[in-house]
Amino acid sequence: MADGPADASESRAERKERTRRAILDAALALAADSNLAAISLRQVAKQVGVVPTAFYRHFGSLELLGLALVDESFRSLRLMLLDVWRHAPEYRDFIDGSLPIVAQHVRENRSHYAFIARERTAGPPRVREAIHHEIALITRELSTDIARTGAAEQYSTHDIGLLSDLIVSFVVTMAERLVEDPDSEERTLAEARTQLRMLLVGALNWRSREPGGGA
Amino acid sequence: MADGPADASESRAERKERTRRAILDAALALAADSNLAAISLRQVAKQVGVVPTAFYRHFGSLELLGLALVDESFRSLRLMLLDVWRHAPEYRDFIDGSLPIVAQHVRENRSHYAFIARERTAGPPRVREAIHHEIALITRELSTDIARTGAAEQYSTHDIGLLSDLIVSFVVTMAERLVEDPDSEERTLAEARTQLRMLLVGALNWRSREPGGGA
DNA sequence: TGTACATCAGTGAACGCGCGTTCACTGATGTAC
DNA sequence: TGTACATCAGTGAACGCGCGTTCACTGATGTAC
Repeated sequence: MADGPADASESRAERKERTRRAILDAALALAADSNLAAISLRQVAKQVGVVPTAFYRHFGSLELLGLALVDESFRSLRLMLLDVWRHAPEYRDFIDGSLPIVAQHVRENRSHYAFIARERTAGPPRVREAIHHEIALITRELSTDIARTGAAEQYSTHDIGLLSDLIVSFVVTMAERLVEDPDSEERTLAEARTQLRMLLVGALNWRSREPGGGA
Repeated sequence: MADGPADASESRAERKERTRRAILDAALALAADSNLAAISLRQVAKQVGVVPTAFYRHFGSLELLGLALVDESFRSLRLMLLDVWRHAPEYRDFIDGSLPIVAQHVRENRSHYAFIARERTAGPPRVREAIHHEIALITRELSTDIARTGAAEQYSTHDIGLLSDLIVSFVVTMAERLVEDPDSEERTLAEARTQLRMLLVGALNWRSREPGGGA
């Protein structure tokens, strides 16, 4: 930052990290009113309290800054979900476990999720790709754990993949709603729980009721 | 337009409408590379072949132009869906009917749907609201028709609403995928059909299998 | 511990450019008589 | 049908402003000896 409190106990590297953090937060705050493609490097620098050219000491472009934000956003979420799934013996526990965890993560990282929700469809191509990649990773991990619990024994690997995708897409939609209207969190979460049960109860009966299978 | 072919058979009103159309198309094309908030009135005017100030003869701002595009995008889709639903006697016909119709509409109006997919989460607040309103209308109409066919007799009105929302959210996700990757339309559609059946077979068994109901 | 040098986060001036919006205007089209 | 006037889509100059990026720089922090 321009100078900040001239704390002698802070190393050069620590000061640099503090400025980097401030740039990420400023970009998050500015993009909240529109989106990454619509904000300027100068706006970010001004908000941080630094001269525009200082930006380049930290990121080569706004797009690279966006990729850093995607990385931040998903890192802890994936760890939290993996932890729940590993210790959930039945599919039912996925419901009662995963939804509140996503809701909590959204609550604690609102601006990151608002960023993801926007840039997922409207961001620069590489940022969109990074987000889709992260979501695909989560979907694959869910597939693994559905297979592990044996909740869908009658499903082929392909169909387990489709089921995971259905669930993850649904949770993405829920997360977008939590971001859009934080005040309705309780109701959104309750409705999502009901909907996810509708979905799962049905899905688990699917193969047996339609013996011919697939399409 | 600047002048266009000086066709004497075209009235002043017709010429104006032609320019208006060209402005809408130019905005659609320019926003495709980023989004509405990131394009400029001057870019649009340049693409149309008109002086920047001429823009104001047609729209008060880019945001109002965005609202016009939302309106255009949903008008024919809703009519098509209503037509299918009115003539589909069973829930199963909703599947085989609605998905291809949405897919066809996306195919024929790709740039409009790309616009909607982007602006739904990243657009100016009023544009976002307009899109959510249109989607909510479709959800309500689906609820009415699910109730009409009696496919979910055991459901309360509230639960029919949740089911409709689940289905519409799913179709929105599918539409976004069709926009994102038009070349995979056939596969996306086939997978979506399977997923929607997983979802519906489950949902229709839900109440009977969980007599306690809701959450 | 003290000195001499290297590193590098942040500075500040400068550039050419595209931005939205204002304003008075032009001249073809439309209309009233 | 002809004339005189009204309408209005599009023009073009002008404004002050914020943009990304370049460049040579400063001076505090870090390091080698």
